Amino acid sequence: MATISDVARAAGVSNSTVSYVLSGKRSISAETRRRVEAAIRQLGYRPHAGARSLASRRTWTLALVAPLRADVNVGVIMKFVTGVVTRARDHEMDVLLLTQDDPQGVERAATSSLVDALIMMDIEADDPRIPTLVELQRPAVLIGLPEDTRGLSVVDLDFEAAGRLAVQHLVELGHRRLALIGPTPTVLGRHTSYAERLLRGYRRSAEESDLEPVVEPAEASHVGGVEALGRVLDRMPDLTGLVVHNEAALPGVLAALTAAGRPAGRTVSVIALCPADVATGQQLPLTSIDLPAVRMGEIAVDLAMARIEGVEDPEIRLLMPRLTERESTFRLG
Amino acid sequence: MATISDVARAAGVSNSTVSYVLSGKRSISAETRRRVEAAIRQLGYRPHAGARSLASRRTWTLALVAPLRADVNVGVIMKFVTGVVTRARDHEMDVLLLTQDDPQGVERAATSSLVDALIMMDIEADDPRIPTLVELQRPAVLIGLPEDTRGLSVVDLDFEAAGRLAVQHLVELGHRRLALIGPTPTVLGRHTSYAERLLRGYRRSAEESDLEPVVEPAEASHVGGVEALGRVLDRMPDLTGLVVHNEAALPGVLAALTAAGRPAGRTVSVIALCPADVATGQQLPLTSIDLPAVRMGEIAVDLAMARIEGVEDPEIRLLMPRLTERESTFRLG
DNA sequence: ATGAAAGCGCTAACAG
DNA sequence: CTGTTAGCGCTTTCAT
Repeated sequence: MATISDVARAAGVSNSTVSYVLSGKRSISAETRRRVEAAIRQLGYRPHAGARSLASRRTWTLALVAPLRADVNVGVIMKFVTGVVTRARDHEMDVLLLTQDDPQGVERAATSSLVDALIMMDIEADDPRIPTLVELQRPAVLIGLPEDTRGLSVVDLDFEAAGRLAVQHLVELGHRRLALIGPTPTVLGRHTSYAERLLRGYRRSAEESDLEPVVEPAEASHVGGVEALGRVLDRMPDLTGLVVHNEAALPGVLAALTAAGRPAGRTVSVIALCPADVATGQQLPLTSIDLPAVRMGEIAVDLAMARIEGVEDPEIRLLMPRLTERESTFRLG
Repeated sequence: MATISDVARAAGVSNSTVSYVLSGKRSISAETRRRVEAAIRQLGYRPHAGARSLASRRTWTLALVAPLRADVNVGVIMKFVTGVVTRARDHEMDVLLLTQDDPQGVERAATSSLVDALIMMDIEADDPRIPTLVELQRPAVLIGLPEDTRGLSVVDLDFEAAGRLAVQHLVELGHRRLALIGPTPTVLGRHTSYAERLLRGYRRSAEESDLEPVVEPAEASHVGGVEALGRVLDRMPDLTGLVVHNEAALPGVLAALTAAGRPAGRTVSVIALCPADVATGQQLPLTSIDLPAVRMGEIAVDLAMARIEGVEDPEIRLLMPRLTERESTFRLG
């Protein structure tokens, strides 16, 4: 491996000059730059990451704390991760992957100068990891809004607004017998932030319109969807409007609707809360509120970079939910 | 952040002594060790990762090259990743996440001393990334067996044997009208290694038993499964044995079988090739050949560590497929 | 516009 | 069993 000294020698300049053409932190004559760049190319020189981080106190890597358990929505997680990794590369950063069930991992990564900032996903309303995160004194970004952000940056969909939006849209279409099929009991039991906020928005909006707020969790599977719809129809046989926030159960819900002789888009209006490609990938293209997971991952990185570069204050970014009408909703009567 | 010198001073020893109690590379008196460890704890000392890697030429991190596209089986990918990350932690290694669509990424990580070894997933039969990988002169492990391993370590399920095993098992149960519902056309079109080997094993074994080797790809969705089964029944209306290697299409296939009046386990024997929890999580617990994804991720790390420590030669580890009988298969006649 | 040189924090000879 | 010290390869003052 060539070092910076090798390059300097080959180009007939000093080490610092090489360093500066690389960083652009001081002006370099065209001729010198040309020679240095040629030497770099010719020697295949790459700065040694460790040496760089030692001298500059920047690691150029981001830690991503991801839930790799099976009970979360794997597809959505993957989209977050995709957004984070690709946007990190735009900033010339790399991504270190930490898992949630390695609680010391976060501390280790931060205090051993492995990373410049941390991004944490799957945040619970009262997440026990947040105090630890705050103590680390490193830039940190949450994907998911906790009750108390403790001065950390946050990006999330405004799930409460999403719950309201879904109800309002169904009400405007003339529906008054509504239900919500939501995340798994486990997710709810963990007080996962997004789930609680969605439900809150949904319930409040329903109550404001004098509607009975029926909510059923569903296991994250086809069968889970079938069973949840069964329970919903038991409680509310005259159902005409349905909100579903559970990717894995979605196909089951739709199949069960059809099986019950009440196909989506004909006798029941269905609004899904999920990534757009999931909504369009069902048998029937679904009216949906988009969960822009890739975009959220990207924003998380941007927020982290702003904190690293020290210019910006911590920031809470709640994305406005957007509803796209497709074929699963209709005007009643 | 406390440095090693701070610890040394606090414990009244030299820097090297601190370093050696940490690495265990030379013997330390009980008393000294106690004092050093106390100082470390008290100061909350963590070695600076960059300084360490600069001095020791070891980064204690592994690069994981993962496909983050949507068209791969997200669930299985996640299991590989889980296995890799958790096993890496057992070796006190961290994991740097690279994506496949960042082709320079691999080279960058390797040549800038970011990582000690690389693990690459989703290998194609004639994968264009392999020559590049070989040139890097760094330990590398493939999850997936290419045609030419070029001296790299490999872990994979023996998919060819899995194809044979499935056919043999069905034949032993008295089935002679068999079909295979496989991965998506895209995956097949990319000449993904595992897909081709599974098909080869399946076809050869079928031919040896004088059976017509019917193979249908399926899109990775419920509908994809329904449609694929439709095509299979068109070609082979008297089907009694079915092998399915497509997690996402599995529920659709099962539903369509029931809809066609030929429920799995009653008139058609179904063998799934998938992680065990997927097989047991269907309506009917499926007889399956396990895809031990977490385990494969773990083995990949072990192979990488063996190469890093320089003791072992590159190694190809093909896992023997194991079939578990559950309720979707039965003896014919 | 460029160079010299002092670290950054750690490891691993070498010396005892 | 422990200490001294020379780097590892880079960034960044301080000089010029």
